[in-house]
Amino acid sequence: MTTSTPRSADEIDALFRGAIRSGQLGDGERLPTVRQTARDFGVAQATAAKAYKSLERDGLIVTRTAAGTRVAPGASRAPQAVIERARAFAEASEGAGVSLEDSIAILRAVWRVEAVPPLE
Amino acid sequence: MTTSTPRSADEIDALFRGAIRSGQLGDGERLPTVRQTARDFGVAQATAAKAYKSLERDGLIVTRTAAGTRVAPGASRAPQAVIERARAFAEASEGAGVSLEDSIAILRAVWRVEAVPPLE
DNA sequence: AACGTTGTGCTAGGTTTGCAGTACAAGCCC
DNA sequence: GGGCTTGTACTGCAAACCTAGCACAACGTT
Repeated sequence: MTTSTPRSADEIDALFRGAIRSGQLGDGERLPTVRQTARDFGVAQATAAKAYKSLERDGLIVTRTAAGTRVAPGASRAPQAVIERARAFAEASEGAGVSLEDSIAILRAVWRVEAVPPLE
Repeated sequence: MTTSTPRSADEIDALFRGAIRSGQLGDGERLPTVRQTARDFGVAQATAAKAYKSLERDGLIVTRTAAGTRVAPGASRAPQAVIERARAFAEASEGAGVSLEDSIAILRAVWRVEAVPPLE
């Protein structure tokens, strides 16, 4: 029980971002309204709106004023290979009893190593 | 450039947690002093101390007052299989131009799916 | 035993972030 | 065209978090 419900704008952003880039939310699919999302997660409208704003800035969603918010057409879903590796990683972690938060920390550490010299 | 320098206690916590669980910081190895860490990352001592406290609560490190802080003996490093899957995931993501933050969001999404029914 | 190192604790202050409630503007839909 | 849906904006307020600086306690080192 590591990922309860999101409480901040960043967490809501991450939630939808993950759903979109993992393909759980397909091209053109509609997201809940800002008000609905706010209600669902028990946060203020402004907080949900902020998350949507951020997603739109990154081109992941398209908002039209009275028509709601939809996943932006095209460049949303990550390549299949990436999804599969993510799934394999998740399964290995869960099988070994490694928490989600720890898995993320491990991913960050591994990422860093491949990108730049170890640590200064 | 997604993982600049940590600015909050949580981020510092995650940084060391990742280093330890990924094996970059081995058993018994010494961490920088609280003051040093604070200086390195440009945060207040209290912030660095808070991160250390959290790591100690989770049994990842052991602090002795004048002897510094060291990685707790034993149960620190995640199983090799987990590390390898993490590395594979990171490589796939970087190769596909998927950012670290997005990769984390994908991992979260995938994790959720395997644990509980899709979405309510 | 004396000194220096190191983790901890505290206070006061500032910044960020979210909440609540309301009002508004845009435009879909009948 | 008219009503209703939906995203946006703004105000005042509160809570959480970090900063800065200092003081202290514990303990290794010489």
